[in-house]
Amino acid sequence: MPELPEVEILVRHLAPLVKGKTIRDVEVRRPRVIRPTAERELRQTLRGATFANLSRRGKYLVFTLHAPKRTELISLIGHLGMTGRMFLAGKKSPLPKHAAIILDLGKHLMIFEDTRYFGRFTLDSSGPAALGPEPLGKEFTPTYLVAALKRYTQAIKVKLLDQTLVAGIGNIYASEALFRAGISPRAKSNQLTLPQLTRLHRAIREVLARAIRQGSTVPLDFAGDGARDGLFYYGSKGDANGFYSERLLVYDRLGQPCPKCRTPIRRFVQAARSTYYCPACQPT
DNA sequence: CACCATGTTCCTTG
DNA sequence: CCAAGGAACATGGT
Repeated sequence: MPELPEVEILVRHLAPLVKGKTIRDVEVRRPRVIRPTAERELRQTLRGATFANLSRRGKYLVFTLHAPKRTELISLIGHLGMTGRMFLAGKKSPLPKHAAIILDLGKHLMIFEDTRYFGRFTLDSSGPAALGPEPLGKEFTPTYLVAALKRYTQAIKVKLLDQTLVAGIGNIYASEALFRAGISPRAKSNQLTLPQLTRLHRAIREVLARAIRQGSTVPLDFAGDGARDGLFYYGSKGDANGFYSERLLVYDRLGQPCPKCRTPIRRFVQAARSTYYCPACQPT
């Protein structure tokens, strides 16, 4: 469930549920997701620690905790990969098949499940440290975009997925932002004009902010039985009613009419990822 | 069986 | 140094 808006919604829901809670025990079912932290170290560090805060940086979740006998706060870094979820569950509810990490919080369990195990749950904070500016933050300006893209001939769609350029844009919102800005995904980064980059800057912020706003209206139930964080992310079950995909204008809409001009939406592959666009509204 | 999938990272080739 | 393409990771859906 992974781009910036989905992570932001998860953080908002999870933060009040974990703050002040103390980790009694840690079960590592999939050691690969904690890499490069060792299992022993994770358990020793987290046992007895209390959640102080939870925030987001790009697509990463950043938990901070107080540990007994330590002055500095500990940072615990989460990343959902392609299929990760985090939620609280009662101790009696059955564990999901792909539970990777289970934290015993006393009354509840906090579960990190991840079908494909591409996600992370680690003490290593080098991931978020390497990120570019937050797209919804003050540092992300049209001027920044101009300077950051100047040196690259790479296609803009590919460059938007570069987390060191801007943090948090993924494959879905990259296509959506370019459509809204009326820019071809094939356009070379260093050939975009100032008006184009101004539009792209605004489109990125709008697309992400709208998604967060709309995601905020979805009721999530983290602690109920059989609870999931469902309903919001692309392809989730609650999406049967089209809640999520309805507001995506081009992504996964191959052959469907463009919402602006009715030209059929096209798909092609860039950097091994699908790109969707309207050939009329986003001319090369 | 085939192809696709919200992400990241590594490797090769130019 | 950079760009582009591919594969890998691992599992499931259609």
